[in-house]
Amino acid sequence: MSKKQLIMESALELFAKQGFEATSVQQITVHSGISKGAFYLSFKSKDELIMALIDQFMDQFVSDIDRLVKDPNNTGGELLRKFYYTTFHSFQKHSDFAKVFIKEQAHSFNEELISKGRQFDQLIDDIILSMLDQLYGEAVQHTKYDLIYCIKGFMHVYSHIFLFFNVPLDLNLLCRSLTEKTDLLAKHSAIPFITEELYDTFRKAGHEEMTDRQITEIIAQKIEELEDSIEKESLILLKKDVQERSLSPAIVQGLIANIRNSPQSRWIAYLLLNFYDL
Amino acid sequence: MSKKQLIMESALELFAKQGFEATSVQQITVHSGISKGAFYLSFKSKDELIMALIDQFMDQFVSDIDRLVKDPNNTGGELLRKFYYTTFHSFQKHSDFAKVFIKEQAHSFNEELISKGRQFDQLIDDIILSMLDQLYGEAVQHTKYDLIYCIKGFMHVYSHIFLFFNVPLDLNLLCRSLTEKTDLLAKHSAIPFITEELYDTFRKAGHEEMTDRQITEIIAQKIEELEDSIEKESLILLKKDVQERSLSPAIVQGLIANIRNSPQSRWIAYLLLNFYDL
DNA sequence: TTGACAAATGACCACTTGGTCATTAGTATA
DNA sequence: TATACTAATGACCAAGTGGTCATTTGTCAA
Repeated sequence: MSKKQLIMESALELFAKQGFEATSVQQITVHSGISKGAFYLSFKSKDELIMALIDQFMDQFVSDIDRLVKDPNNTGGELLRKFYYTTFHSFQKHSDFAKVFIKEQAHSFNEELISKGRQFDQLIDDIILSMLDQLYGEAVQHTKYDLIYCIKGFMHVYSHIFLFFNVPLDLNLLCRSLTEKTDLLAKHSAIPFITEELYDTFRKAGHEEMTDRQITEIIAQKIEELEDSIEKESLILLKKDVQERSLSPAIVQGLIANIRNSPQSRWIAYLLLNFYDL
Repeated sequence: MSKKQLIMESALELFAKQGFEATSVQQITVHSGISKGAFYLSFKSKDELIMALIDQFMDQFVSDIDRLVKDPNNTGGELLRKFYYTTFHSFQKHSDFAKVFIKEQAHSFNEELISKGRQFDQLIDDIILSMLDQLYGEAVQHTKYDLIYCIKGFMHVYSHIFLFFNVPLDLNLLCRSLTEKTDLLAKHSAIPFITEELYDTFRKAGHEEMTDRQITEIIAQKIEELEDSIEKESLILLKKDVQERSLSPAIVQGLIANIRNSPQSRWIAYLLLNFYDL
């Protein structure tokens, strides 16, 4: 295991237990069995560490969900159940991550972290939305935005149960139960609150465009992580284009499609789509 | 306005913006226009300040809801809608409180705060439960615990909307929308996940009994806040009994009933009922 | 004007924090 | 063995923390 991984796993435990701010770099180094200097060889700052952790979790989670939504074997009825199952299973498997994520998302001390949280949230929204379209189509035209919120509400309160209590739970039953509830709401709820217009307002709120500078930096970091591949090459070209704006829209769109296929950089694709206004 | 109130209001703003840990006593004193020494004349510590804030919010909120549930004018159909309305209205009115509460509840740095959060949560549960009983009775016998979680899920996601976006919202429409959803679930949902047994397990989890010492202290503090009244007298008697255990169960129960009537110390009643195992 | 008392101040304390960097240990090549 | 290199160390730093307390200020009655 690389030193970086060692530190991340070690810190994750502490963050999940005590929270980010309450955990000192000192504690992390002791718990990892390394020196303070060694820590700063792997991470430029404490902030960079938590960003790396959150990134890893988001990538992992999106990758899990992505596989599911793309799988053509998921016939209508089962899709919703599997969505819940994947969600909770992922939360359970990476419960330390999930705890840190939940705890630190509320605490908006870091501008970059808020933005990341918001983007993650919007990604989830999109996945749910496409699922609802697939399942109910026109029928939920006016209630779909409320359904998103209801589903996220279910996810929130029920995750708490197995994140913060140590009880063995019947995950299958939970998912069947939530599927039934969601289905009920989708089929019979008739008084929407969140209109498309309102929803758009939320989305735009605090959507201060990223600067070329910021997005270039993020891409550069991802490039370093990747080994040679179509994906990496696409990112390199895109990074250049963000600064120079010389490629045709078709090419840009194609390049983004290339990286969008890989779950581990799907949210960079997201940033880029936003950046190019596609 | 008392100096204590001044500090509390001033600190509340800062906590809502930056969070508790990220706000220094220095900042609070500057923002209040007082000296550091003056701060410590009003509060023994920074922790005591936030506890006072959370207390104030909880009392306020419980008092709002309490008035509603006790009001006999609320015929069946309207009760649910008014419950949502009161909740959101209260959150909106005290949005700074609500923000601090949401932010700091997740951050379990302070043992006393976690416990307070849990008790608040259980109080809400009880209110919802009695409402469900009143509205649907036997019909929700097996699904009522799930309904609690669904309602809390709704409360959670929809509060976020007006806590963290500055958009004018039609609160009435929101409440009608949620009432419809809740009613749908109550009447048609048939696959429960949270059984009574499971629910009890959650409740007991981390319910480390309070010591006489702790509960006496809390009562003593409340006594100081109150002016002379039946309520205050009852508390004084109860405080003595917590230590000496000399009163008969009937008297104790009666005294608790006395304070339970006043919303502003309802949650002390809660502690006592737990303490005496009633 | 004096004296007594409470209210308020802010310099000060011990301590912890995130972060740095001169120094050392370890290792591979020549 | 000598050289060159990176990996790792931990003493150290400035900044900031929550909290204290000798001192000053303000406000009364006598």
